[in-house]
Amino acid sequence: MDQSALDAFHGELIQTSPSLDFLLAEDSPLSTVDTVGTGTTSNTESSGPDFTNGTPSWNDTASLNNMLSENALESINRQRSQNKLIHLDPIPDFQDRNEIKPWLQKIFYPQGIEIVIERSDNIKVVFKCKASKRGRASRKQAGCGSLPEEKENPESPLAVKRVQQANKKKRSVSPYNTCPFRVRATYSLKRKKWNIVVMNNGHSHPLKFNADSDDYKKFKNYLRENEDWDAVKKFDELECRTRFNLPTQPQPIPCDCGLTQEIESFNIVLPTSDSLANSTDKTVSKPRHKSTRKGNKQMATALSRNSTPLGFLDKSPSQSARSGQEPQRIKQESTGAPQEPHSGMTGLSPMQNFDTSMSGWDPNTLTSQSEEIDFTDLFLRPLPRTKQDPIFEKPQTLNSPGRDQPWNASKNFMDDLQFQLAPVCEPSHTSNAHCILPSSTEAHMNCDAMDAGSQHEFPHHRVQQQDPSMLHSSPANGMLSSDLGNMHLTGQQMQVPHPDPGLPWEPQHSNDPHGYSNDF
Amino acid sequence: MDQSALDAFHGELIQTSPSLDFLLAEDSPLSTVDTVGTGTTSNTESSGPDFTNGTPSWNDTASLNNMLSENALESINRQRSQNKLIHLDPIPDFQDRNEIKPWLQKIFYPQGIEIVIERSDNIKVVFKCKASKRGRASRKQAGCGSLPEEKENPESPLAVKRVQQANKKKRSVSPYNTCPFRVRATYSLKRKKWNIVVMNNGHSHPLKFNADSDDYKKFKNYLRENEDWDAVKKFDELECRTRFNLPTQPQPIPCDCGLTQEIESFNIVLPTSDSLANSTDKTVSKPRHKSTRKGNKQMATALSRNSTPLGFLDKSPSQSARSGQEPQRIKQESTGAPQEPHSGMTGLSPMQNFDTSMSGWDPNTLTSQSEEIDFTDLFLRPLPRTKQDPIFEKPQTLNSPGRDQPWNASKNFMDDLQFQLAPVCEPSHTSNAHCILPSSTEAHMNCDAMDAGSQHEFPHHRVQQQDPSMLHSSPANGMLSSDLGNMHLTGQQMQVPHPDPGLPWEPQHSNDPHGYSNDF
DNA sequence: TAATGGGTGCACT
DNA sequence: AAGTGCACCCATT
Ligand SMILES: [Zn+2]
Ligand SMILES: [Zn+2]
Repeated sequence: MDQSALDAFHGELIQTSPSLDFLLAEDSPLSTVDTVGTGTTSNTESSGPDFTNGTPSWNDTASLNNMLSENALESINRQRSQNKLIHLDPIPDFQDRNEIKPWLQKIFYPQGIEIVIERSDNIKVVFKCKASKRGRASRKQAGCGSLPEEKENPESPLAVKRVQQANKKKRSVSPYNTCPFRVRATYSLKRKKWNIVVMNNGHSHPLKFNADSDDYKKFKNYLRENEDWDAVKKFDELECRTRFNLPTQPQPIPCDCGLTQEIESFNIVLPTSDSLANSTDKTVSKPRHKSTRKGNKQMATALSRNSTPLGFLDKSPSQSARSGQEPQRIKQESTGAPQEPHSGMTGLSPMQNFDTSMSGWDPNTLTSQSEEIDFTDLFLRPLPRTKQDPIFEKPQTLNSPGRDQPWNASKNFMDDLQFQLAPVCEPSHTSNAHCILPSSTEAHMNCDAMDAGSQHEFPHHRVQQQDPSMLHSSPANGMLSSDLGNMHLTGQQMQVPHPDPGLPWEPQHSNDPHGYSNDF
Repeated sequence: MDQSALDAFHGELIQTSPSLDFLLAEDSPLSTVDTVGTGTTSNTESSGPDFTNGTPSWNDTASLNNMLSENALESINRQRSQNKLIHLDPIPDFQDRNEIKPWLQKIFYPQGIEIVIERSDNIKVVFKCKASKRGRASRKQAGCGSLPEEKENPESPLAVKRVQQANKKKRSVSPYNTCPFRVRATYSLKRKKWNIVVMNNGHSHPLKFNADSDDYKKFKNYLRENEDWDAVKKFDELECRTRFNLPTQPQPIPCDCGLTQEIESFNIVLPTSDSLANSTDKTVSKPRHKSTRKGNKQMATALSRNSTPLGFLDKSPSQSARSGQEPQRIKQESTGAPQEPHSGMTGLSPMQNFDTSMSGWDPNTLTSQSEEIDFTDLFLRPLPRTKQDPIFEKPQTLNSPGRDQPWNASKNFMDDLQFQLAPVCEPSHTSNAHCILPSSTEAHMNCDAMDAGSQHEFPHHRVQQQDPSMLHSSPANGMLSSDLGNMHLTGQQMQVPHPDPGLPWEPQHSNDPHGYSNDF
């Protein structure tokens, strides 16, 4: 491929015409789906928010939070470049560092990434992929982290493990945590604000959403505790679809990452035999440095999060640059999502992409699709392939801050559907869901092996606090501002070519520090 | 050298004639004192307890604890074999795992080893050497852990660090924590008792007692909180002597360890250029497996530790085997301890050895001494070279369970001396001591840069609880039972040749589980 | 199971 | 991509 040409082109132009990213990304064929595990997987499932029919009317505090999550995810997906720093600029004005992880989890869980804290202190939190479980005997779904897939390295994790056992020799090292993906949150004392940067947006392992994860359950509980019903519902749906389509199948989306700076779109499986420098063969493009304005738009507004930690008073970012805001529908397009009853999730637009990619897409299928797709067209079309999106559009009663976001169209669908039809199923550790009475508003569409009353009983335990939005209001299309204002890449770092990813990250204080109206 | 011969001899016979250890150990010349840092340092400063004039009369709860510490240390020193498991059998009946670390600290701090928890849970606590601080700019005394001494390895810690700083290149790895030394405490649910095993009794770094360590301060505070005045005083003295003699000089006592199973006596500095397989040159002996009866003597007695966590009711271990109980005075002998006003410390016999080795001994001096010393003779003599030892013998008012332990002779000296003469000096982070009013009975002989009132003011703040032992009672010679009964090596593992140190340690349950009279 | 070993989240330093 | 002390885990036997 004329990668170099594309890369250069991409790197320079993407800022103004981000749609090129999709072209490049889609351009790469997918391959070695099962043999991977070593190559870095870049999940650019994307499908950014649609800008079609959103009307800014979100008023729930959690809504802004969710919107920002959506926007951040969109930014991340757009900037598939690995080894680049993706600065998420419009982010909630976290009052406590403990608020950061849940917010990031909203973004990354749908992508099949389970984040954990690598290090933290009062002014910094570094997240990474959760390590995989070595003894995969327990549950085959290792969630995120670097799975013990075989590596060409003689010391592949499992291999080492096996050898140890066999030889009875001492071997302490365990090369599992090799994924370079990092999310770095730093607190700027000057700006009195947290900044978040995604580093090494590629993974050395397949991505897999694991609803059975303990951490995920905690996360769900956190959402419930904070009455972030929109998010709860979205994840309920995500769980359902995940189980429904591909219960526990590790669908590796290997890509290269790290040093090679290869980029792969979410649906593209790179040949990636090596974790760092092998994906060049079939490869996609390497957007060297995307530039997206990092116009720093703060959530200057009030954080009523006191009662609901995640809540942020709606502040429509009068944000400037949102250079590459085109939604990345690629995945939707390429994945033959088995049967998604509804693709829209309240605040987590990429989820659609995720579960499609995670649950229903076949690498081969994707390959053909990814080969040639008119992304420009996709870019223009709100929700291509998202079947019911427009159909299920509903007026967001609450939490619908967004405006003109096409992908939000289907958001309400699940909300209503779930609350009206969905049984409350608690996923057991097995792939089968057990219908239980959730202590909160957890509603699952489960799914495979679902117990009987699936579609019937839906106890509203603990729904006391539920606001109307739960029933039929998730801020469908209004979640994001018209220009995705609340969040976009600040990409200063991106703009600067970082030959050495290992260079210490210069704390990126947004260029446009503070003070700008939020148009709520 | 006829190492192999010696080793074989030693390994086989040491069980019955532990004195051989000293011979072998002393046999190795010391060398490369400053250039070391890579070789494993085995601190066999030893000087086992003297069995001369001890009369068991300890009654303080903390006394038993201290006695056990003494005994354990003696056992550890005696079993210099690295890669061997030294099972400390008569140990306090810890009611909580948090009691273990302080008890071990009593043993290892005097040896210049600062332990930290590597891993712990309800049934296991694994201790290791505290990692050294890379940026030694802060304080040059890195205490324990692998000091950033230069290693022949191209990636010497400091070197790497420097390079990192200079090149601004990312280097995450830090080969500091390479010391194989471990102390493993496991709780036997069956026996309802904790067991402690010392593993890899050798170090890849010089040993250095650092009174300025934060952890050490915490430890001291812990002692005070528990009113373990004997221990407080002993450590006060240790601090004083350390500062007095060699304030902050890292006196490496390098030895090899780990795979080579080399053994070095405390004063012997091995050429140890390599951390794992180099000490064979001058070498000492490798006591393959010392057998000390592990007759399991429990502190069956009451633990009045409720108020004083460390306190254990006196239980004179009717312990059986104490196969190699000969005190290892080697250090005393070899070290030209500058001026130790008093060598005996209340409950921590090896301290004498330690501080002498740490503060006053010169490698060269030691070399000659270690070369040929009649350890048998030493063994017989209570406190050779410990100047005032016999002089300061005092009838242990409390805490003197031991009997016929020559090294205990001088214990009382410091107690009285300190409480009568010693100023209360709080060591600052610098090597200079600041005279302050301790909140507890902390008494320091400080020392260099000591403030005026040194010998005068001795506020007994918080001495309320002080029992008489504080004033002049530290169980001088009575700390250990006649046969070192309270503690000795259980050495089952030791008996078994462990060619591979990495082999999982067979859980050593003491042969003689419980119940034996304590002769108090 | 108890025992024994190790991985790793994560906040302290 | 701070290193590491520590504990919550898990795996194996
Ligand atoms: Zn990852
Ligand atoms: Zn050590």
